[in-house]
Amino acid sequence: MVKMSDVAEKANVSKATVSRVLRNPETVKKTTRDKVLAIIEQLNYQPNILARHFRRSETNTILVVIPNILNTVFSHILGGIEHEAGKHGYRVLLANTNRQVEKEYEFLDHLKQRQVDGMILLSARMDKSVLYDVMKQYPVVLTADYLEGIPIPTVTIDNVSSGRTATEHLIKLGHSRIAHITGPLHLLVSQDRLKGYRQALLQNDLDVDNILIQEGDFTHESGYNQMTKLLALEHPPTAVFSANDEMATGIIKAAKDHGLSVPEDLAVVGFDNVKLSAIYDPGITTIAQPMFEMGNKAMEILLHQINGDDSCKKQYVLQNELVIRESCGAKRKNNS
Amino acid sequence: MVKMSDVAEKANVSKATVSRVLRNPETVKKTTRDKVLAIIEQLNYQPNILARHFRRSETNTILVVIPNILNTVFSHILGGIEHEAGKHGYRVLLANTNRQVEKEYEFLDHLKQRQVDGMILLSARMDKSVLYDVMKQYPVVLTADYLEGIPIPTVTIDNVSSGRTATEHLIKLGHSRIAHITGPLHLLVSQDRLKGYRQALLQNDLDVDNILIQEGDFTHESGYNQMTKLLALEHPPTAVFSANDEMATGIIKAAKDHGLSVPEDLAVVGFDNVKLSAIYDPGITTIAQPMFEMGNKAMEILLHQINGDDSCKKQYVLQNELVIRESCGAKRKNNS
DNA sequence: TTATAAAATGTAATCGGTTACATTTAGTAT
DNA sequence: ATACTAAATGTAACCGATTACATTTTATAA
Repeated sequence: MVKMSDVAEKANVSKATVSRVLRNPETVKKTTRDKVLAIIEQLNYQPNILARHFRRSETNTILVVIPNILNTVFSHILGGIEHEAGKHGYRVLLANTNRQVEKEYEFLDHLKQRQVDGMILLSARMDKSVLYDVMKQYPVVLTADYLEGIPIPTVTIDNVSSGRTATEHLIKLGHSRIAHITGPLHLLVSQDRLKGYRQALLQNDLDVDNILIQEGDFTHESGYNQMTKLLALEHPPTAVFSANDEMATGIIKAAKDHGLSVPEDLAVVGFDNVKLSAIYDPGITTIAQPMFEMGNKAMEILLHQINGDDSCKKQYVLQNELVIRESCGAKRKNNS
Repeated sequence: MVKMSDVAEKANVSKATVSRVLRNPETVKKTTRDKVLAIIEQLNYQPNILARHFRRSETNTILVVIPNILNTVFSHILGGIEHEAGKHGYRVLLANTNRQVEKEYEFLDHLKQRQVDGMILLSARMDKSVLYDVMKQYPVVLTADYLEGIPIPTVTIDNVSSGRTATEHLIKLGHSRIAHITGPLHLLVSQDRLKGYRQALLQNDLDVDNILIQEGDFTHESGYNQMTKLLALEHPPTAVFSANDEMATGIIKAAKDHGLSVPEDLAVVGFDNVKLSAIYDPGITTIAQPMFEMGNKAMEILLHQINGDDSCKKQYVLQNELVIRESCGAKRKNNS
């Protein structure tokens, strides 16, 4: 393997000059620079990146902690991170936690051992004080998830207002008995969507009937099961706001199996705007999270931190959007 | 940052001994080992992994080249890789090509610069001779995709027989006019599924009508469009074999929009068994690829190669399975 | 107890770029 | 032409763990 000293020797310059040609070309006179570059070309010299990483103690690699790669919301965000990282010559290391907190702690070691230059969390279940200590010392950004009470840089949407928007949309369509199937309620995201749902009802002088609020776990199956429960009620809802799209498909399935049709007998609004919501029949009205942009922004902020600019350590709230499809009935042809 | 020499000094031993305690504990006497471990604990010493990587020129990291993270088939495989890698203390670097060949070439440099110990390709568009040269020198495994004519270690399913199975299933259900919407035909995977479709028809004395074979690109939209074309035929098909599940949803949508119901008027079989096929209404009968296992196996083989065992450099064919749901009509209650 | 082999530990070179600092060369003004 | 500054290049220390080889300690046998 040809090394820097080989190039230096052949070019009649010192290793230092070769190094400069590669890292600070502008500090080397054009003639020598060209000479060195020619030799590099000729010998097909590839710098040993490991040596560089070691010496500079930086890796040009960042770590993304993902609770579940199979969830397309996360893979979209990952796509955004990847895109932005690639533009700046950074690599992305993947860390799948499968929702286990211990894994999160484990991956922290990568940061502490300087194996990566920074970390983007797509889930923060670890102890707040631990996370706080980490973020004081290392570049960290949180996205998709968020935490209260600690000033960690975060990129999200406003889930409360999104939940309100979704619910208000159903109210405007004339519904007054609106159910909500939530995500896992230990997640702030789920709590906030629920909060938005409540606000919308109250602001429109509608009762909040707790029986209409059921906790799901973001899976199709939980949507199906909880909806089945709701349909067995004496006064079943005429509309449902689902905390994500996959559960919405379960809800629709349950309604159909119960002999109801969507949106005629039951209006449904989902959340996330993953491809599934566009593909499903009926198309699912949903709140679009700018997933790719979230990833992009998170990476952008992380890069700033890595480069020593801490002015970006803030909370960023991106815009969400209501995407109207068939499942809510707004597009129904023979409808007022 | 406390380093190995600090530990050595405090423990009254040499750096070498500390190093051995960490890497070859059995070569150190129990008493000294315990003493050193205690100091390590006490000083909270974390070895500098970058120095180790540099010195040993190995990284415990592998690279996964993915054409598209958003495709759940790939993320399932990635999940399998991640799982197996984690078990052996390896990290997974992600490389998203977005189907650009240039990107594949670019990521090869990671291997050549020894930034990773090996590479798993989920797509091989690059020049065969280049790939061949690479695989002779470095640990490489191909999965999800495959190539003819070069002996690169590969993990796949038999797409020809899978295509045949899917088609035969429709034939057994009494269909004789069966269409096939293929994947992009520059992919061997798509060609093979088509081959299987042809074989099934021929072996059952049915004509292969080329008008019933339409090329899609694995998206819902292409399924929809191609099916719409097929339905406009004078003799439209009564069944369709789709080269993946997402296109199957487009096919079903097109049929519905055309006033047909699935499976009564049109039977559909998909491919992949991604969650979508289970969630969709109707549930899609499909060929299950053991995606997670493919990833697992690919990683396993790669690890063997990394450890210098080249006996595993073979082609591995995993079992696929027909998963019967509603879309093919086999489960139809009032059916013969 | 002494000789000898085996086990444990130490010494010091090494991996290959990077960079602070020293030195040389080129450029500019007087 | 001289003095002085800026640009270009060289020298050598350095990052921190690993490991071949040398040396010391311990165990075993005679």
